[in-house]
Amino acid sequence: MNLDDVARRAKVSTATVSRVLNQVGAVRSTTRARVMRAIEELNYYPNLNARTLAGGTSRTLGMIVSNLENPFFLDIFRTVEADAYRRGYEVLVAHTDYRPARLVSSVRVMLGRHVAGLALVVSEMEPSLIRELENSKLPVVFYDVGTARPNITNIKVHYRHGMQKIVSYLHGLGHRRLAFVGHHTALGPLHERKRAFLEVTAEYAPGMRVVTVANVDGLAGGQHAARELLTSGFDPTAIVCVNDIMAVGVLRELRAQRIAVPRAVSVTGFDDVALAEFVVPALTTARIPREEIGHRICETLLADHSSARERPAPGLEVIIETELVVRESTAPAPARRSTPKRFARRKPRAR
Amino acid sequence: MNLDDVARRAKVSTATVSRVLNQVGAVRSTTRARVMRAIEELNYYPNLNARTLAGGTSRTLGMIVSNLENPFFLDIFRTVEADAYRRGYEVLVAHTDYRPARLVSSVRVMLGRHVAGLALVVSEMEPSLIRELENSKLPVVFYDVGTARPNITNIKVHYRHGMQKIVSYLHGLGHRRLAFVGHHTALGPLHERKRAFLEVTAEYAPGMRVVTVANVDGLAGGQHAARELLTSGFDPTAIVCVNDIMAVGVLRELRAQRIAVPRAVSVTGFDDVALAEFVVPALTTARIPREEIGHRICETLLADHSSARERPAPGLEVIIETELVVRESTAPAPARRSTPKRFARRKPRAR
DNA sequence: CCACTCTGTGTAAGCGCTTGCAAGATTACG
DNA sequence: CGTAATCTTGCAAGCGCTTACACAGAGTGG
Repeated sequence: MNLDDVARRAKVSTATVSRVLNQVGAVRSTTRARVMRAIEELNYYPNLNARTLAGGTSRTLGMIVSNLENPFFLDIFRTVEADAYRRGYEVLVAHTDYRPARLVSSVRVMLGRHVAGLALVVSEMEPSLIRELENSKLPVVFYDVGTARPNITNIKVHYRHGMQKIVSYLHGLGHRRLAFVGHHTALGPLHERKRAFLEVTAEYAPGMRVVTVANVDGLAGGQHAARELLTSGFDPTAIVCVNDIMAVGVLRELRAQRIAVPRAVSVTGFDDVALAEFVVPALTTARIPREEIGHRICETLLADHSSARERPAPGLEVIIETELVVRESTAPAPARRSTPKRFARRKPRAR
Repeated sequence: MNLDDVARRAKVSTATVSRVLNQVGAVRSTTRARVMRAIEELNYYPNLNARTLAGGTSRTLGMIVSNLENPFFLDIFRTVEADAYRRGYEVLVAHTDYRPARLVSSVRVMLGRHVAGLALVVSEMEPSLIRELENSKLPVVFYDVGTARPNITNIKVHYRHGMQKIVSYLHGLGHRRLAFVGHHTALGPLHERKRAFLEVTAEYAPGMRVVTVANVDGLAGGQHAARELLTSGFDPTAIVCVNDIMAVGVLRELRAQRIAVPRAVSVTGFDDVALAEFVVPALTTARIPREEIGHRICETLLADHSSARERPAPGLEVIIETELVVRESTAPAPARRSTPKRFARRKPRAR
């Protein structure tokens, strides 16, 4: 079942059927009706591969994500998908599991499918890829990584401002001894957050004492970091975490050790994933507006597709601001205790 | 940049390049090496649309989901994606937002892209679609909806057993007054769960008193249902929820009203989404093994792709069993109180 | 040493669709 | 009513790839 069948049934040429399907060119209304009826009767739908091959473009956006498990990326994907759908586009996702090799092969697949635009929402990156994408002339959006280029737009979060919001909020609550729980990476957004934290505490809140714990990722990493902190003797009044997941891990360990949050120690996250709201105590965090990011991605990728041709699109850079969301995991710093070596502990309650 | 360019550079014909790329037919090893080098040097990658058009099949699986926001569906998708990737397939997702119209159009898109197999993990369904898919001869898997057909495999969860596990567990704890919080739908898996609950309580635990609250979906629905229960005068000792999300809503309302869970009332969910573990108190629930479902989907879709041709695959039906996961939201039923009209309340603690 | 079977490679016909070009049909206008 | 301008439609050439078929050269056995 193909265009030919439809054309034969409607007694026109395939060219005419194509024009009806794509609503281009001029077709007499009676002819159009005849064609539409034939399509209807035959229950015809077009072969999209053939269409893309012949036409050169597909109404498809590509999106590559490090990890769909991460609700953060998922939220972005959902927004992009919804926006794209509204404009008649579908979106092809691939996830890389943080492996550069998969990134490269995914990009190849996307290019091989001739997507109309490509969003890379990943934390790993290969420099050679950027060159390849630049040469492809395809509209590309990077989130949080890479550099702007003629056809590449860059979306960045203002981590500095975000950390500033968190730190100045904690400072206002009287906290003077902060711990930072982060990663070991010397690159990427996670490292940027750490640097932002250190800069902010140094410049805006010079009276603060600061310690950082570097760790593996995820919830377990947070737990581990908390344990490490508890035995370090630093005794912070607040623990600033590089993201929400780590913060939940910290919360968990603190709970296991019967250390009251936020009475004895405050905890903050970063991102504001859904979990942040449900965990107990609900997490104070800096919200990155995922929806806005998704909208911007779709907007950028689809922007010129109608009036195409000469948009030079000067290496655009989009800056996204975060929003401090105060919940239950933060409170005024406890008064200085006689034994600064120990966290205040709730008395172990019977179970 | 296409096959021709590679062929010219390697001084062979396009046919030979194609054979090297697809590892079919016989190619002399020296020729192969020359072709590979040309591919390398030109940084060539194939046009997948052309390949699919010419070859008839694509190494792509399609998956249509009602709502990727639902972590349950997402888990299935992730497993399918991972399995598919391991076998050299990519997967195209679409989500329908529970709208039948989007389902139909998504199926069209998948067929139009000539996917090698299609998984429908949706709760809405159009009877006409089943016929269409049946005619397409494409390997199809339905999850939790639809009927088995020659080319259509059906994966079903044994809700009856699941509910039986929950009810008999609660019965063993001494609970005799159960409330069920569910939906209004008269169809689909959610309705099946409700029916299973009613049948189980009637047959296996005849001494129980039962009330059902039908509601809208989601967390808010659960909260609303709990409020309704609190004013109904039924005073259950345990609340069985149709899924985890609703259960979390119930938990939330109970907490707001300072009703102790599980001391005064036990709560159970269904599904075991990630949230169930993090909520306080952690939710007792019947776990549907998402990974297993994902594996089965991939396995089914890719099964015959090598030895294809004559698999009649008699309308297969796959039954998945649930597993009771006991956490903190359930406990022995409280002793009968003098004023059965009221839930036991914790005394409001100071904040 | 010849008929025959493999093995390796090229030729060319599509796969289903879009689109530039040109011809035929229709309309406008003097 | 004739001619030019405009609207409709069809023809046919691809898009980049796969694959049946043909065929040349290399083994093989008798």
